[in-house]
Amino acid sequence: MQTTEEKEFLSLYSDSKYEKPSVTVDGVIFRIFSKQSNNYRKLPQKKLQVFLTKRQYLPFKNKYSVVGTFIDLKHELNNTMKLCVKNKVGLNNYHLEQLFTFGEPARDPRTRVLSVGYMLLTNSEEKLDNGKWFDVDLIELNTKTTSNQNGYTILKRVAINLTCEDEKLENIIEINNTKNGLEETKSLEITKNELAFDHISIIYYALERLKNKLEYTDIIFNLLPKEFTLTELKQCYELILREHLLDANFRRKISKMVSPINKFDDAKGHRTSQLFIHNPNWLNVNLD
Amino acid sequence: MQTTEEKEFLSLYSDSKYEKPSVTVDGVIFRIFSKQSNNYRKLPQKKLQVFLTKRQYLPFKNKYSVVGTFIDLKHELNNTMKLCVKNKVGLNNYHLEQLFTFGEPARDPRTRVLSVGYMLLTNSEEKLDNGKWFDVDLIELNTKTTSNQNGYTILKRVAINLTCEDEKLENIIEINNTKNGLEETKSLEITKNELAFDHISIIYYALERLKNKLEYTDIIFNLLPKEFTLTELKQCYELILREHLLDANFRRKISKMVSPINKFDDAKGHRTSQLFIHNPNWLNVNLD
DNA sequence: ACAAAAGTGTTCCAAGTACACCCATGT
DNA sequence: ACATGGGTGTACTTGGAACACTTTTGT
Repeated sequence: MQTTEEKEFLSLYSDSKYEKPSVTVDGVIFRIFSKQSNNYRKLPQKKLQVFLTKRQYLPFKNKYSVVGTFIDLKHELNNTMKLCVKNKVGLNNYHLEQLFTFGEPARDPRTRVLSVGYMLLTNSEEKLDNGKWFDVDLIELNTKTTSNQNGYTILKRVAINLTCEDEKLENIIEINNTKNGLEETKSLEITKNELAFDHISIIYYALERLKNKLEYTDIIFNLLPKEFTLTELKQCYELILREHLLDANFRRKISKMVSPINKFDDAKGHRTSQLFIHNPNWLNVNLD
Repeated sequence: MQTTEEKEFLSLYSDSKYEKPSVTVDGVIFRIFSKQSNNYRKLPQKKLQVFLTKRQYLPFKNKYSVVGTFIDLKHELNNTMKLCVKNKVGLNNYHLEQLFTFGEPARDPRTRVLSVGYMLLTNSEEKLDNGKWFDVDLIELNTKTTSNQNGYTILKRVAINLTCEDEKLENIIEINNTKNGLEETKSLEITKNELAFDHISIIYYALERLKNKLEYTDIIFNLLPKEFTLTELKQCYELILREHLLDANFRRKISKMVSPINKFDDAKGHRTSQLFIHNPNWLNVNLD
């Protein structure tokens, strides 16, 4: 397909004249974890968790960060992310998707580093290496909306608290969403940061994406075991949407996405519940 | 905020040991253009157009590409994109958003080049430099769906024809969407390419994003003049969604997004129509 | 008169919302 | 018995889909 002119050009091509940025891939790994209750009647409480690793080197030595690596020149971006989580933390089964590319010049104190952000969802219970799972608690501190006839400004302050057995990391970000006529700008500022770099922003971005995708995809099943009860499924929705759902309505809404199996959990102190599996064809049920 | 240890580290830090990729920003610029009809009764026909520039140098010399540039180390990514369109083509008013980062190792024959893809929407009528507007015609050639109890495979072949007065560029891509249990893969292959690099993929990605965003944002008004008729607005929706809409339903649906003004167009051969403007506060009408 | 577009009204159906209510289980 | 969760039914509301119909304009 290449002309001789092109072949010649490429053989002589040198790209050393351009100053190049460094590029990392950074993956926000989520799971949903069940915490046993001490009340025999009550169901275990579920928590959304994120996997963080402690940095061993400068900069941000001893701070926690999401899992990432500098990219090499051989591998495709997705594959670099996959290799990274395999080698660094030993995770193998997950859903992967690219989120956004972060390019603030000052986001890394060393030099210009772009970060291609990823979100990973797993239901795996395997022990992972080189890091810890942190409970994710997102709290909307306050929201200020002002509007005129040209548009509006929404200023949100959000706390993202990350907690494990012995550590609690508190982060606060401010999201400024301004609309002036057609110009729409969304900016994000970190006002309290107990993570490395701007990783709390990447986590926030991942939380928003996850929440939005619940509505129109079946992405949530990546966070659940193969077999689950409808109450478990509902709890997962509630965790991510951060709102309470009504049982009857919820069952109707997700009924096409799941199929009952002939198994029941061994509940204690209350009626047993039927187990369900995800039906991957639900989007196609309308087609013939 | 930095410790002395960190300061020392940074002063000694050298990043030369890593092989770095090149990075470009590439912007798909869309507008909607009205083509006058020769029938005095008929409204002008609207076309979605994309702005392409002809490459002057190898590789892909004399091929058309979207507007882009290698990034420098100083500017934020969005700003690099903005500077690029300002300097290269002279465009100043538009909506900008990041789409996706393309990282196929073979996408550039010179060396490893990542591309951060952007979509730009404009309603500007100004003459732009160094390129031409091409009509965008996306035609779904065929779709093959196979499914089993584990999931499905959707194979779509899509032609994207780009046409201006004296040139017609035909491109064909194949989108393979496979779902196997929870694993979902979406891959895109170019089977006929009359553009530079993988830019037809970036354009396809932009078309999809634009279509999806119509549903839940007011992004479309970036493609329209300040004052417009509801029929014009409907035509723009139909162009991007590639489907016919019913008039009465459409008017009800978008009624909250627009406000009538006390002006009427000077229609010929048919009833005059009222002009409307975009109401940027429609998302907030529910709040108090 | 008539072709093209502007604009309104109505019926039907699907899906979301908010409740009320009954069932099953282990201590 | 009772607390906890599992599960169903129903009445109301909202919004989309399909269609019929009227109005206005320049030639």
